[in-house]
Amino acid sequence: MDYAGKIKNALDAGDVIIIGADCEVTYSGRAESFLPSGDRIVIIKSDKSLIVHQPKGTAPVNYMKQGTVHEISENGKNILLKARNSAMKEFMEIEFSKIHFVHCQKFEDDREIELQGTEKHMSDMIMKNPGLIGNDFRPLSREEHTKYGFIDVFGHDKDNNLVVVECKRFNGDLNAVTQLRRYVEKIKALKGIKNVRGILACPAISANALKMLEDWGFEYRKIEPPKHLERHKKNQKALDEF
Amino acid sequence: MDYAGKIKNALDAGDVIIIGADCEVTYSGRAESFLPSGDRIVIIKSDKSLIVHQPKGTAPVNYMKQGTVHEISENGKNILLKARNSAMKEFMEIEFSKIHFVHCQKFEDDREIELQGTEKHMSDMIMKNPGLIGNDFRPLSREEHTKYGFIDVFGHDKDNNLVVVECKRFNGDLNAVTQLRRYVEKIKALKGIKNVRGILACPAISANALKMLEDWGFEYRKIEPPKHLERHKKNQKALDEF
DNA sequence: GGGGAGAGATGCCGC
DNA sequence: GCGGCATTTCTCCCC
Repeated sequence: MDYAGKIKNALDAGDVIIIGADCEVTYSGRAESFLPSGDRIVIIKSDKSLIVHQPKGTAPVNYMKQGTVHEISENGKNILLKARNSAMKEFMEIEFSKIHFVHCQKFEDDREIELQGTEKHMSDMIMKNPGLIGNDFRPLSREEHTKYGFIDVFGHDKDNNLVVVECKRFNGDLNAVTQLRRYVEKIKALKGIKNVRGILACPAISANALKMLEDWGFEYRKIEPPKHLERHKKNQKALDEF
Repeated sequence: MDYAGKIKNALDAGDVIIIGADCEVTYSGRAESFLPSGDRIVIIKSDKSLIVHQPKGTAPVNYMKQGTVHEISENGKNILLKARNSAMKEFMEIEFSKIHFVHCQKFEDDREIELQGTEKHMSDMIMKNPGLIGNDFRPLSREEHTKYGFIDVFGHDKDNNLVVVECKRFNGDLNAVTQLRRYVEKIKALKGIKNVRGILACPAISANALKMLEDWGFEYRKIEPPKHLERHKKNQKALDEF
């Protein structure tokens, strides 16, 4: 079968291309890599991104980003795929020694995933229920991407201390504490004041992180991110009953 | 065609399963999500990990980790896949309204990718060429995962200052600076001394990060990670000549 | 299994 | 394009 021609046509048509094959992969760009011969799945999507999957693991072993230019040629009896992404200065070469199958198809999919339980949902919840942080906590604003930095929730307490809240949807770690510390220091410097409280809001915290948090005079609030997709309660119920 | 039976057999055999189908996906675990109906690629690998890909982008839209248990059933004329990962407390349900194709196959692949140009390669290079940090820099040891913490390169200068080097294979950012700062403070506390220098080694650094670095009295060294796979120079040359 | 950190991280948003 | 940051990050390594 003329796999090379089939792949070329699909590339021109903007189809999704799924290849099962024994192949080796060479990559050069942000780093360099070589993957010796073995059976893999190679997918070229309609946005010209490319992923190579081994038979184990959720992450692709090699990949090229959207907007890559693909060129099919033949090297003796092997098919050669050269992929180039000028913007990223990245190059890839896949040499197929045995193709098991090639499937090409137009894919109709204009829907986006609906996700619940992110850090943003957490800060939304805190804005609506400031008591989660403290009885006297008064949120002022959700300062995302402003001149004060990327602070999740920003407010003050009854003693007129400024309060910086950093949310983490999972376990708080050393990184989260240093991040909070950076924000508090930035606010202190910008405002020229010293009474700024720092609060880390997350469902759990590591012992080391808690120690560093307390050493720096910051506070921990045990808060869970909201995770229920209200629009799909029926489905959720079904999943819970597994 | 009996797609349900085909998938069940492949699951038992440990084959890789590739499905092209119109489907909707419900997920509940670390977060919750719902993906309305559309054409996707669903892959179940031999380690029972699962990925769902839309026709665009390199990252999967939904996934389950290795060791997931899969159960195929039929819901009227639709095929239902229930996936459960007890260890991760994660659940997924995929309802296939139209299956375009199912491909099952045993994959032979025992090779691992060879990668060059990582942060570890950078610190190796600095250990061999300490002059990259300074004429008087003397590396003592590569202290990874020891009592001193996760420090890339550790040494001293002719004035007997301890020197902590943090390597980044790409642009240095605020996070890299705060990380270096944490290490320097840890060494100071552990040793009870004050003369500890901090050096950030990376190919480039953001303006904000450089300012923070200098505010804290640390230093920047412009160093590129080594990126040549010596064993595959021939291939690399071919890629360069694209 | 948890903690800590790198990754060709990816993806998103804002400037 | 770069910068800063969340991510169902993933993966590795050590304790």
